[in-house]
Amino acid sequence: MALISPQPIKLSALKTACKNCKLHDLCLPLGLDTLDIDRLDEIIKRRKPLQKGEYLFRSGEVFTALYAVRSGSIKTYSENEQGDEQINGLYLPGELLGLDAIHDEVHPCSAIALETTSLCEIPFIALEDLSQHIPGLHHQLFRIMSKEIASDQTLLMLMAQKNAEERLAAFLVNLSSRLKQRNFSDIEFFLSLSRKDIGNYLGLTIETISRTFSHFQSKGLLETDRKYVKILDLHKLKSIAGLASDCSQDEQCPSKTAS
Amino acid sequence: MALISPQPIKLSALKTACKNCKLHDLCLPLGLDTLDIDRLDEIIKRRKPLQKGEYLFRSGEVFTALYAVRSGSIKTYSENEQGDEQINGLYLPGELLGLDAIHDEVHPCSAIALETTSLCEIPFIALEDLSQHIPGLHHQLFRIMSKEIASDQTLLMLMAQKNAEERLAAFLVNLSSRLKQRNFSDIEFFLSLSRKDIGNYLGLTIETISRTFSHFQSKGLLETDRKYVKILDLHKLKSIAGLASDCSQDEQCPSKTAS
DNA sequence: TCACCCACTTGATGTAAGTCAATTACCGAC
DNA sequence: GTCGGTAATTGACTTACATCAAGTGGGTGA
Repeated sequence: MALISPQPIKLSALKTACKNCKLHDLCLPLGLDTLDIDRLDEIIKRRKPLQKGEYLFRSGEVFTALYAVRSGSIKTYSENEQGDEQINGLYLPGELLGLDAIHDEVHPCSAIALETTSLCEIPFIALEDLSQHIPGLHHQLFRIMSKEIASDQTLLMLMAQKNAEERLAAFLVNLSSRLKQRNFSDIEFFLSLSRKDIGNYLGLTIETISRTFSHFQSKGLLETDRKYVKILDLHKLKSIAGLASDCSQDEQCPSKTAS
Repeated sequence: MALISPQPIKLSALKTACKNCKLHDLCLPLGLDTLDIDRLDEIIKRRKPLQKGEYLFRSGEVFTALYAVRSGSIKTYSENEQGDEQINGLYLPGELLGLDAIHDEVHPCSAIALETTSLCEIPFIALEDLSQHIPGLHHQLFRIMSKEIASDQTLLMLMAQKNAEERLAAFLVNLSSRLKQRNFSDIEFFLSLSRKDIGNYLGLTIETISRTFSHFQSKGLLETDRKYVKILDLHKLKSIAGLASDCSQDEQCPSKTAS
């Protein structure tokens, strides 16, 4: 996501280690002590940032490493035989990509930068080996994978049972809470996905996304200007998304009944 | 799935160890040597079989163990605030349940037996500990989780982009190939899910499932009698599902162009 | 054996979202 | 600045699937 307060990329950032990283407790090092973080740092490679539109990897390539987003954002998508694309992930700073490639050592999807994006590369063999010796790391890896499974299932539920408004609301609410976790504004942000991408991700057409945005705007729930979004009534948006009770996770929840 | 050649449950089965289990190379022990399988066996508990309709765990319960299906089948589903159910998994013999609960130690879904089902219980703390000492087990766990992530993403693609016929065809083809892996017939089987459950799983109504089955039947692709299904033209079903090129995995593929 | 229930089927009708098409608003190239 | 291309909006029309409704048939229990 391009954010309200974007951080200029400094050359020094390329040398930054996990222990100094602000994403510390969202990413792999969560729960590790200083010594173990140092060991993790030793296997992690910092890459030069990807420009918008550059590929991190492509579907079919051999899997060698996981990647953690440091800044910027990445989308992943797969293609079927007919060549239709399906976006299946949007990765923000602190999130890990490539987990779906471990099982057969080939990437089932392609990953592309949505804006200038810097990443950490984590060679998988080394990570696997290291996690054998650091129980906390081992556990954290399981947690991350488990979370990915659970969140895919939430998305599935969305697709199977929700209408266009509910889907878009859920998408925005989810994004909002992830941005908040990263200390960005949860009510004002720039979408890094186009309407077309959002539609694809949610199983809707671009026209439907556009109309739904217009509708939300006319109801006073949010304001948009192209990729800029300002949420005016987050609580109502949550209730449309069917996530009103979800406040517990990340939010002071004024009152579930105050729709 | 209730299968064409069901295996009567013997009391002795309760004592069976991984090393004698026919599901050996679909399940956790894949890639382990005899000694390591013995160690795995020590932590695994065999439970008395669940009867149809009995719960293995319920949404919200504390997570303590993973479960492997030995025979029978299990469905998992979650509920949203409105109380709508969404089925998110169908587990066949050799498959592992509960992976989505690791990250916050609470089951996000409920698991219920679709028929008489026997299971192995694998206490997670012990498994995690053991996998620290057995690299092959460690790796296999990652592979299984990764596979689950990848298959959820395939299902997502299905939901987002496919129509009713394509979804049902994909469901049947997927089931067929999983049954084949387990040495059951891939063209003749009993569904353990009702039409209603299949509809829920695929994001369609029971009426649409029923009509689509009728349509497939009138096209000569399959025959059904309630839960019994006999596939007459698996190749065509695959091409409807948009999976014709998928033959490589599990099938002699006569010719991709022979629609 | 009958009666009831439940799962499923089939048909008629309604509707949310897709498709097609026309316009407008930006953005980058020159 | 102007031009051309792409992204987004908006409206008119179509359609796939949902909903509503009326059967059918197998299985179970008295």
